[in-house]
Amino acid sequence: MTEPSAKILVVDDEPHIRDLLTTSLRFAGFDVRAVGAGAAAISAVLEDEPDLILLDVMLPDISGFGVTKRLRASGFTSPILFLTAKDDTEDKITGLTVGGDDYVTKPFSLDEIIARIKAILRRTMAETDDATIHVGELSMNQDTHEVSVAGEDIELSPTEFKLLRYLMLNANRVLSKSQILDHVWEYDFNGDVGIVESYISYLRRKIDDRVSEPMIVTKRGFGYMLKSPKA
Amino acid sequence: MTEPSAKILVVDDEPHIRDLLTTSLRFAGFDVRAVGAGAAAISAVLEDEPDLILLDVMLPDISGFGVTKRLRASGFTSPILFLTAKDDTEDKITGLTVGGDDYVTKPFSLDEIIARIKAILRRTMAETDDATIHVGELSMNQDTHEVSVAGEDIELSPTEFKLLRYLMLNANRVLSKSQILDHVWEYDFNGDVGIVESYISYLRRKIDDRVSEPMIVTKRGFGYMLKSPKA
DNA sequence: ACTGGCTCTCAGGAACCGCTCAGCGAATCA
DNA sequence: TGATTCGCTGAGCGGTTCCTGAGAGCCAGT
Repeated sequence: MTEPSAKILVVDDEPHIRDLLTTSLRFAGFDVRAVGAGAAAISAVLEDEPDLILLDVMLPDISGFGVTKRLRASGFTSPILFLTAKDDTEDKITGLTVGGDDYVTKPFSLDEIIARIKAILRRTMAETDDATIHVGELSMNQDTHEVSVAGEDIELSPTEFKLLRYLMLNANRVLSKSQILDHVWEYDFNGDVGIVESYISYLRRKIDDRVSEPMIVTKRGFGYMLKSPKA
Repeated sequence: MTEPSAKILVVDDEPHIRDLLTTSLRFAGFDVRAVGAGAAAISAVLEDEPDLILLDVMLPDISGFGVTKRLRASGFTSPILFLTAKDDTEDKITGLTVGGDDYVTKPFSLDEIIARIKAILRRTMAETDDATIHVGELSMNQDTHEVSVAGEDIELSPTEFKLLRYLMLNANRVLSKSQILDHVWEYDFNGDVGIVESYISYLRRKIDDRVSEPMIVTKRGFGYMLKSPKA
């Protein structure tokens, strides 16, 4: 795990989103503090000096830009991960991602947020820790997005990639379909869990066909599990 | 990295630009101090003895030229990188670049500033560190701006050069289009990310056609990556 | 003024992807 | 064993993303 106890400040005015983020990040092992407005964010930063800020640009009082300016002006250097609406014109976003910063568009998937946070922290806090995850004969490099099975590279679509990453990070643990849906798909997706079945099917075609014993196993009535042979 | 902890003094009166520069340079590994006026710059230099000054010529109190004169008169010899408006007359600018000095016109691209700073420091602080970057069969000399693919020299336009440099410095890492836009294009560019696609297309024509396996790969839904064969 | 190179925009088309659905098969239960 | 539920996967539609050629506007050099 990358910096298991990095301090993160979550800034979003929608209580629902804020809770979603707070809970997920705490579960992922981060030390999380959350506030709902720009002014509160500024004082929280000065008090707490977080390692990263997850900052919504649409805030009721001061905008995310304003918050950033003030913080940077007062010498705060930790990276910021911005949350922006998808229909915000690109040019508003341009100029934001200075240094280690990055942004994610709403609606996002929780897994995506966590992956991005880890990617930033990996670079910021000069961690030797590699960007590659291994599970059995599977390996996935999160920087290059290269995935290989038994030494052979395979091509994955974006959704396939995100799903597999979630499975790998939770290998040897049964995950329900709705759990998968909640983590991998955007939080406002309101379709059927059947789509998880479809994507599991796609992954099986690309992975299990190249390996002696199937790695993706179905736990009927519960969900799926990515099994690393003989842990 | 060139001189990971060279001391740089940023002098600009616009807080936004100052923050942009400070953050980017800190992230690039420099030891940065920033001030907003000419008088403050002079006292900061006397206190701190920076290895390089990034100096806006348009300042509210003393002009960049005035600052330079006084500093040089008092025996300060570190190089100065001037920031000038594009419409400043040529003769003003030509007088600037004496000694190790150089200038960049506003609006600039962040990547460009960092490259220039590194180029100056490379000369000033007798660095053994070479100005040539290699990625697979690609090589780029940052001093001469010569680029070759598989031993054959190729001609690149300024923008193509900057884009390729950014890709090479971040080889084997997926870069999103907006990330590329933020680093390679000028900070006030507010066009579409489509232009990145266009320039990627130009580079492909010049690079991938001369090499056995394509080096610029599209990661659909994420961005682009320059891949060095057999990492 | 003319020319050529460069940046940037735009639009057509192609490839790809996400998602749904339906039919079939497998597991489960009475 | 038969009925029912659950899971798998092929087919396909509609939308998105990406690529590239064409060209307008701009600037520099001649």
